[in-house]
This record gives sequence, C-alpha cells and structure tokens, in this order.
Amino acid sequence: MAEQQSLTSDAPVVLLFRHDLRVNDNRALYAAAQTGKPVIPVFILDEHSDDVRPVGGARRWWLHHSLTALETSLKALGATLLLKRGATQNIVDRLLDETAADMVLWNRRYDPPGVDTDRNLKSELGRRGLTAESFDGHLLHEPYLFKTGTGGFYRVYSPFWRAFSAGPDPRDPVSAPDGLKPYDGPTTSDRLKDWQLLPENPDWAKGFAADWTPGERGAQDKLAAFLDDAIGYYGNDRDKPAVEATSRLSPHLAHGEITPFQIWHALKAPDLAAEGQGTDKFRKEIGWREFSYHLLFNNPHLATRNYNASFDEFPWQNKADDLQAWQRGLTGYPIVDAGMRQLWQTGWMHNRVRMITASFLIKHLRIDWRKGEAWFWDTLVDADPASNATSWQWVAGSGADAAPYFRIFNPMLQGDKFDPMGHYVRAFVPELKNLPDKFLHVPWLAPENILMEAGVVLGGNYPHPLVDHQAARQQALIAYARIRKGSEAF
DNA sequence: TTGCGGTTGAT
DNA sequence: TCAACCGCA
Repeated sequence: MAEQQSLTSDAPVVLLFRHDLRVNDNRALYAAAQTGKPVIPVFILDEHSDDVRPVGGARRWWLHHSLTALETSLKALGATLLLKRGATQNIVDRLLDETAADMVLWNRRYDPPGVDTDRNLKSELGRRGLTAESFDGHLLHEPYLFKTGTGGFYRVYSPFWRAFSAGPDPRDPVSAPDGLKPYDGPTTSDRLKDWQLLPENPDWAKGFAADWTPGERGAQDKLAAFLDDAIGYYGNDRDKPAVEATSRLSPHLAHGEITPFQIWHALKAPDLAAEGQGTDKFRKEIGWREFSYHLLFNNPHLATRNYNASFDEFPWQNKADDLQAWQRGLTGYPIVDAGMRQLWQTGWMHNRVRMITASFLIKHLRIDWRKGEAWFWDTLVDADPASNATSWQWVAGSGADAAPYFRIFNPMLQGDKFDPMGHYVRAFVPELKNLPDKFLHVPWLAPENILMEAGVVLGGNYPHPLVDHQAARQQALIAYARIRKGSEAF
C-alpha cells in the first residue's frame, strides 16, 4: 500500500514528534521512510491544546538536549527536523498548506489531553481525505486492552499484572530506517534557543548533566550498563538509594528515547537467564508503568482529583512554610532532606525515597498530595503524567489500590533500614557527614559533644525536626479516621 | 456468592 | 497484630 502511494503522489509526508525522540523502534518514522515520499519531521511543543499541562522545568532542560540529539540523528538519515510551537491542529494545518503534504504519521500518546488532541486531528484529516495513521511505541499494550471479568478497568495491580502476563507477547522492536528522502521545498522552523527551555537560573541544572545524557544514545548506554551489571542485584538492592541498582531509564522512557519494547526484548537475552529474579522484578516495574497508564486512561483527572472522593474532606493543613521546607530539603529529617535535595540537584530521586518524602509531606505535614505532585512534576526529569499521579494517590491512600491509611512511614526507621551506612544522606546532606552512623538519621538525639565534634548546630547549619514523628503520626491517624466516617461526621 | 488477597509498614 | 474494605475471579 505504501509503495502504491509513492507511485501516485510525490507529495511529502509529515511526521510528528512529541515524546518519541528517537529513530530506532520508531514505527511512525519507519512507515514514513517506507512510503518513499519526502519526509518532513516536525517536533511540536504543544502547550495550547485543550487541557494540556505545560512541561515542567526539569523536563524542559531535558527536552532541549534531547531535541539537539534527535536533530543530529535525523540529519544522518537525510532529513531536517522542524521545530514548531503551538496547538497541534494549527501547526499541522499550516504545514499542510505550505507543503501540500497528503499524509501525516505519528506515534500514539496516552495522556488524556494528548489522546483527545490526536483523536480530533485524525478525524479532521480523515474528513479532508488525507491519510493519517498512528503507531504504538510508548506502551507495550494499549491501555484499554485488559479488562476485568465484568468488563471494567483494573483498579488493583496484582490482577492487572496477572492479566498482562497472560496477554499477548509484546512485539519485537523495529530498526531505524536506512535513510529518509529529503523534502526540498521551503519550510520554516523555530530556533531551539528561542524556546528558552533551559532554566533561567543556570545553577539549577548544573548538576543534571553529571548524571544524565539526554538522547537515544544516552538511553541505550544506560540500558546496556544496567543489563551488564546492576540487574544482577536489582532484586536485593533496588530499595537502597546509595546503591546504583536501578536502571535510571525513567527519563529516557518519558521522552521516548527508548521504548518499553526495546527493554522487554533486551531482557530476553539468554545470558540474562541467570539473573531470573532481577529480570522478573524489573519487568514488574515496567508493568507498573503500564498499569499507571491504564488507570490514567480510564481516569483522565487522576493528577488533579482524588480518585476516592471521600478524600475531598481530608483536613489538610497546607502550611506554606512547611511546604517550602520540604521542597528545599530542610525538614530536619535527614532521609527526607537527602531525597528532596537529590531531586533538586539531579532532577531525579530514588524510588524508595520518593515514597518516604511523599509520605512525609502527606502524613507528617498533612499537605495536600497535589502540592507534592506538582513539585515533582516541575522538578523531575522523568515526570510522567501517569506514574506521578498514580504514585502520589497511592501514597496518600486516595487512589485505586491504595496503601492502607495506617501505613505511615517512619523516616528514622526507613533511613536505618535502607541507608544503614548513611552514604546516601552524607552525599546530599553534607552538613551531617561527620555524624556517626548511630545518629545520622536522628541528629536531634545526639549528645551535645557529638554534635559539636561533627560540626552540627541544630537550628544553625541543620534544622530541628519540623514536626515530632509520634505526634504527627497520631494527628494523621485522627485525620484519616475522620474521613473514614464519611458523611456520618456531618 | 463467597473467599481470597491486597508492592514497598510500624508497634 | 494492627480495621476494615473492596476488587476480583
């Protein structure tokens, strides 16, 4: 069919890029090459279509560098990437006018505004008799594929994962095309630097580049390094933030520099068979990403509305000073502060510590989970509309498949258990680095002389605990008890 | 309908 | 052991 079209028309094909910034396993790109038509690749920064949530600050930094990498990859294939900013439909309309293209291809998105925008685009193009086709790539399975026995969506992860595991095998990745036929007509493109994606305060992103290489190559390097080594101890050490035992693929996945299909396929390598436990656990985490999209797809307002409406009555305190102390890593609880500072300095936080810091914000400070979700959205290089919303609601207890309300993380115990040597805390809270292990997670319990020897001044160079753990825990339990009674209380 | 079980915990 | 609930087959 593709060949037939190339015989009948040499009109160009427009290829949309959004969060699929790669040339390998890019089915839309592959299909565009197959047509034999000139290809016009265009990245659209759409912050104008209905309900679109603007890209957060950390992801803007990433996007800047990833687009630079993509531009280079496409150039090597013979095509020039155009940069356009605005509502998708308007951008495409103008491009079709300018270039007389008769075909538009893209890889599917699964965030609700993206779904709506692309659905409208497809029907509009179809109405005009143009070819519009979308492809998979972001998820192993469409988020509506799995249904419970009664035909609904899954609310609980375990049954979802059972259904997923019994489902069809994910396809194999497709290779990059050998080349693209260039489009020679006149085109216009924004200049990347005019988008000002890099932060105004350059100090903020200074630490990002040490940890991350945005782009397809950086993604493949991270995957190779993970499969080479860390996956062997992923099962045991993935909860220890001081150990490099996780894949660190999340920002690359979020920007579509690597696909879950490529990861899934790589996990089938024979020499990984010996790492059975690690690979199974890791697949299950990929499954969480799929589950989060399954939930978001079926609950478009997951990032802004309590899944469980009884939480609308939750007595949040929302103290501005407390929120700011949390954001800056100045709560006085070392494991919490280390996490928040890792986030600020590197654009990423270890998964275990995300739970600890989120639980602290919600349960110890009783600040609405949406404030935390928004902060993570702005500061995480891997900010993902599905995972972020699902995980915050999970910790709050307001979501589908929530943690029990009485499960309140104890930051001291979590610190002792998962950072027993204190390497993580010392790396990100250097003012405590000379404290002995025994007091590292509880500096306020250290005797005066120990504090003095370590150069720690509570209330001076490190804060007193913002709240007392036991008291805050009791208050949280009371607050949760109140909404559990529901309307009875009124 | 009924029975089972529920990512990540604390006391 | 903690309280009780609700998703799922």
